[in-house]
Amino acid sequence: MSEAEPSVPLSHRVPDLGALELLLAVARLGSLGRAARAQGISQPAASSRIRSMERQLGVALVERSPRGSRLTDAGALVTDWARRVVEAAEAFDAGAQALRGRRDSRLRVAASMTIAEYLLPGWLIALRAELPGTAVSLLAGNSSVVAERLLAGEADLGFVEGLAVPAGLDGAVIAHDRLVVVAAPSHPWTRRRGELTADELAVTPLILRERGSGTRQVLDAALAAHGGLAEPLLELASTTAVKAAVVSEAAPSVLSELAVGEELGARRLVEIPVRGLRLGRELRAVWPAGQRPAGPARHLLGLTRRTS
Amino acid sequence: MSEAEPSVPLSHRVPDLGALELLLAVARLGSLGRAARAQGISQPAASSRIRSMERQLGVALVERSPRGSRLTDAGALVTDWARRVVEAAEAFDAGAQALRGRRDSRLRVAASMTIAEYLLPGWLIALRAELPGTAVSLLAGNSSVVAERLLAGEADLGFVEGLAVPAGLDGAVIAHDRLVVVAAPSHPWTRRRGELTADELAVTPLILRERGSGTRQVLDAALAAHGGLAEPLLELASTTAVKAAVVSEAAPSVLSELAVGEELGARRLVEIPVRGLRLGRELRAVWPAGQRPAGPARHLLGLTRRTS
DNA sequence: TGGGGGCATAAGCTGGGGTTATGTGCAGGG
DNA sequence: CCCTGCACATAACCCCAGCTTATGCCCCCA
Repeated sequence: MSEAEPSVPLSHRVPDLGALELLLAVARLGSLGRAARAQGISQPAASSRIRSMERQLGVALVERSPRGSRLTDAGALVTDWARRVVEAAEAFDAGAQALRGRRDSRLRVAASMTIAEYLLPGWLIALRAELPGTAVSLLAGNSSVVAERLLAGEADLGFVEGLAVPAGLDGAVIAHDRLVVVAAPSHPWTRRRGELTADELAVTPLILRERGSGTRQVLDAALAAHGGLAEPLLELASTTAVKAAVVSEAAPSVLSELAVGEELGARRLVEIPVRGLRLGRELRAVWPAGQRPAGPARHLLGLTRRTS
Repeated sequence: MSEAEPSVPLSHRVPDLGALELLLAVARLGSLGRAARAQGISQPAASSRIRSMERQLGVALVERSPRGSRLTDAGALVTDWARRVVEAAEAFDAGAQALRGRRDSRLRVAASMTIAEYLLPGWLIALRAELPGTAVSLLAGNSSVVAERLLAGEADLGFVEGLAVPAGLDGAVIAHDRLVVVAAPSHPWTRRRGELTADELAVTPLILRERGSGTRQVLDAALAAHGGLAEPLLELASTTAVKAAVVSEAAPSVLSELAVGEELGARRLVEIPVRGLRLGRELRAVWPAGQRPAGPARHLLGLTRRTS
């Protein structure tokens, strides 16, 4: 009988980031020694680290030879999975670095939560590739906070997801988002025949983010013509909490496509099509009226346009 | 001046998986002590770990009070980024666990590389949720290897991405994939006016996987009517190597949509539309003719159907 | 045949992360 | 009003994972 689930927590079953990075270096460079140098450690350290990773996983990852090392088939697969972990870690790092908000930042960004959470790390990684060494600071908050910071000269570039450009700011649409009605796969709505109507949606108690969130605003506006939103079944403070509640509470919600993309892909949540409701919204970059972004801000703005 | 790039490697700037898991537990449970218990460590250990993570990141993550702990705004953002890292680690774990291939596995899966790499980990995570404790083993190989294992009774369920169901097997289409022509954003094709024609594609030297890969087969077949594939500019052994080469070598490639989805999203690669070429392909589950999958295999098959 | 690249083994050090024991602050009930 | 419970912090100690340097073996090639 094989040992059961998180009796041993995940972190003991997965090699740490250093080991995964090392594995990627071995895959890329074709030798333990070169990979070791690339990671700034000694060759024996790399050798032992890879070996203990193989022991931990119970799989041979690299084929050692006196002329270098190549990945085994299993090793290639493991390396690909490892790459995703490392990429997620890179996004984490890019975000965290910006959040630290050093005073000497050359680019100060203010962004709404959804954008900061889902899009900004990718932009920051791209920016780092193009303008290495540019210190970026990030402040996350709702549209009014973003506007306030920009107008106070405390931020160079903002990103908002509301319906309109806040007063005093200029802006450009950089991407489109869409709110989607989602429910757990077990919910009756997933087995409906026709599409849901806006009226039905309006009278159904939903699980929602609290009033004031960008998502909530758009939804309120869209349903205004249909008698307005019913009293929510549950109001939660974070998108994540809402997602969790949708799965367990057996009630639907309306969330940004950005936020539920993954869940829809894995069918942990199901999208419920709705007829006759415009739930699209623009994501905008904004800056103080008249002051076109320049320098790193302009660069970042360019990146965001390319990253739909 | 802030310290530069990977002078310090990623793994030293990102908290380790254990710390990230702990942070998620704090977010979920609202108290360091409860999170500690959930992770199977002592309360002081959790306290110190969170504290050192805050020191490392230079950001306050949790607001401590005598009645519990809540995330700060920055902490909520960091936690969301952390969640992705942990999810990637979960996929890694699910895959690696299966790769270990214990003899006592109750479900033995054989899958083509692309499917094993991109889809299987997600399925395994879902399966683990529904049938906890089911030991799964995975063997990755091309279609003929998959067929061979199934026919030899050494695998219970297979997944292939070729054009046809191998002889002696029954199968069901579980998802659709599409090959896409991709190029670096700097490539002239990204600035074409009309769509690319199949003939143009056929005469262009591409960067490709080696002959025999599922991708290559489909491409060969699709271009057969257009004079066949030109001699490749470069033949590489892994999808990852191909992607890297496309970016740097300034030549296009043709790859599975599954493989380049992320790169397209971040515009590291750009899709080049092609006219008059059918590059779709079916992903199929397969099993020995006449022996419908039962038990865990049937369960997994059900999951794959839901996970398009 | 000697040298160099590549991996493994050995011996020894260090520190991060763990534990137990204990202290402090706040809230709510008897 | 005080006591008890819960939550977090501090202190002292321990251990092992992972690093380093030194060295050996193997193979290829000039």
